[in-house]
Amino acid sequence: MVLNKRKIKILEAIINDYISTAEPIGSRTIAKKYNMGISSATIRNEMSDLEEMGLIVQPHASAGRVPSDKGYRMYVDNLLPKHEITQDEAAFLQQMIINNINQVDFLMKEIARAISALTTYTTIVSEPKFCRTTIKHLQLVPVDERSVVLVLVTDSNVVKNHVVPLADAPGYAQLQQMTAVLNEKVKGMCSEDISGAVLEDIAGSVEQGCRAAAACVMSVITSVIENEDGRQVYAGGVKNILTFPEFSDVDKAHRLFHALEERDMLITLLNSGDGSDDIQVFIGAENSVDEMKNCSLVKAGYRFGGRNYGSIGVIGPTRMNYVQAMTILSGVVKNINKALGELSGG
Amino acid sequence: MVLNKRKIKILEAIINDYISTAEPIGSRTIAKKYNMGISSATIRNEMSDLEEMGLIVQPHASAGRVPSDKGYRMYVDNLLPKHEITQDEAAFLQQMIINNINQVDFLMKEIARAISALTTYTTIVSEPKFCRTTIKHLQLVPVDERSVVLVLVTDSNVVKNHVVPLADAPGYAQLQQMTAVLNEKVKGMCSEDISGAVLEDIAGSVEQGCRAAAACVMSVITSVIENEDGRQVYAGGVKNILTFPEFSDVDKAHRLFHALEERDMLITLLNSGDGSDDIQVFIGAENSVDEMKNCSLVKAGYRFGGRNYGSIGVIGPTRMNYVQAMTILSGVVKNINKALGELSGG
DNA sequence: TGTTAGCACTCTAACATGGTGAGTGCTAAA
DNA sequence: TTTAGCACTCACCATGTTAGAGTGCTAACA
Repeated sequence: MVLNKRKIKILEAIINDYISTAEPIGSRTIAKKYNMGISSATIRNEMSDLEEMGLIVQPHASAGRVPSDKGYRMYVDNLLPKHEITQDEAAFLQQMIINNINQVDFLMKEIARAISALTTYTTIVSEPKFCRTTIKHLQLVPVDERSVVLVLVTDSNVVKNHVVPLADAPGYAQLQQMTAVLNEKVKGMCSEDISGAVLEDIAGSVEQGCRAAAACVMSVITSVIENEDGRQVYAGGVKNILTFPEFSDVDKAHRLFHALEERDMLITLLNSGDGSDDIQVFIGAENSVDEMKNCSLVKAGYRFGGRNYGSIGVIGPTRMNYVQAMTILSGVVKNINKALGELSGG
Repeated sequence: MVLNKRKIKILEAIINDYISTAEPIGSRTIAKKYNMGISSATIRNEMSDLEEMGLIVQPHASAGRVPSDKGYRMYVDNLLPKHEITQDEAAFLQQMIINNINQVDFLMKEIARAISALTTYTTIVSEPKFCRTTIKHLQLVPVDERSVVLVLVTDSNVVKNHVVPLADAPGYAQLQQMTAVLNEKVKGMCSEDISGAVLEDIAGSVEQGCRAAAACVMSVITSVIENEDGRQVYAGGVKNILTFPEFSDVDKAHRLFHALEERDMLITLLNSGDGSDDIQVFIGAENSVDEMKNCSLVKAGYRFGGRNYGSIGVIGPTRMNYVQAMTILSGVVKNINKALGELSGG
């Protein structure tokens, strides 16, 4: 069976209507609302074909039709109207990014919040990966005799605090010296660069009395930049879920809330797809995560120095407004890439 | 009318039953379940009295009785069984506090999470007040030419990062010198101590070329420690709300969620009462905040150096398990006060 | 005087019933 | 190929009915 122009028009009508009303839509309603010059009976025949093709489904015998995952897939792949982000939105996003490009970890939280506010969906973001970044500066700040705050600033302007308990109790002058040595030895390095030789070099360069302390600090540094455990993942606008009739059952909402608090789940979602900065869409059951099978994910990676660095995803019900989500997300990613590009270029 | 022993026993039965079942309870059920040697008819008479006294109410004519705010108030003030925190819980909380006493800001988040997990309610906490704390150490860490991270460590071990945009572009050596000057001049000071004279003193002590930068940093420092805007308030276990039948209506849940994201609302709640480290309970309509009139708040302040420093509150439906919430909260506050006491003493 | 059994009454929740409207599929005619 | 017409299905709503839980009142009892 071939998907001719008329079938497409009807499919679009069904999807657009369902996106805004969340109610199944019938042939008569289409005939009245979108006057496309054919009767409801003809539409009925076409709809029967669309159902046979798996693009729409009927919740029950005498109800209207609802788009299926496959229908949304067709819509997203082929029927998406091009839509530009509004001037206001663009200006707002750009300003936010420029204002906060010197604190990228904070910026990512703001972005999650802003996208959620603009779309009324939930937004998840991951901080830039540590394993591909280099250390721009580090500093030890005393807290008490036996612990310091390690402050790390990366080339992508992510600032990280870690309180490090020390094996011995170096004085302030010794901390200063350690900071100087560590800065000199580790600056500009990324995780792969920090080898056993580097560690020995550092041990040899700090004062005798605080080698144990330096070892403590170095072990935290390596653990932070080697594995991604230190990388934060944020979810913004989680409560928006409660506004969708899909989640009027508190139990369903609770399950999704629970899932959105699981870091591993968010990481899985943000790692799905090819990680490019193209917009990718995962519809309903296409998502690897169980709790998400009634939701869709619109995601894109952002880049720094030519490599994928982190991801942003918008989560909504499968009947979400894909055009809006994709438009805003693409605007955000474009701006971030530009701002981060200037950072690595300059 | 006098609240004799038998009335009290019946009131307790009603409250305890309602706390665990959330269903109105009738005279026959009480007679059967709690065999107190009197018939349902007698209980009926007593319940009629209790209603007249305003301690219980009937949702509708042929339903059982439900405790009123006044009933809970009576229960909380006079009838509360003494209950000790379990050994396991005590050990767990104590360990968590000891482990994180060198990063009190992080600790407060952990506490919110832990209390929510133990009680299944929502927990809100406020970080220690800045205006009563002194600066133990500060450090400037370069981010790019025109911005630095200001790291503040207070005597109560709260670590704060603030990115400060600078009016000029000091070099690394100049930043070091500024850090040294600022540390020397501001260490041990609290907000009231930082006067115009101190600021002038600092301006005179830093190198000519970075006076503007120093002014930028000082303005951030004073704004952070003077007003409480810098103080964080966290809510943990917000999603627990969805487990209570009181919030099976998504709309109600959504409104409360919304309120719990409003910083001002949380501050208002945490500032209610006398701010002592005694446990205080606000039941239903006793709360100043509208969205909380179906909820109760169990709160206590924690102390440092003999002064009130911040607060912790547990939020649940009015039929919450007050004994459990009060027991756990009092255990937490006791431990925090002890740990912070050692901090200020040592 | 306090307690209890008994009874009439009230109200909700649950279930059954029937009508309405939205929707479908099928068929025959244009 | 399109359309009008028709029979049919099903959710939804209003209505009616019943069962059950609960109450208040009264009269009898200890």
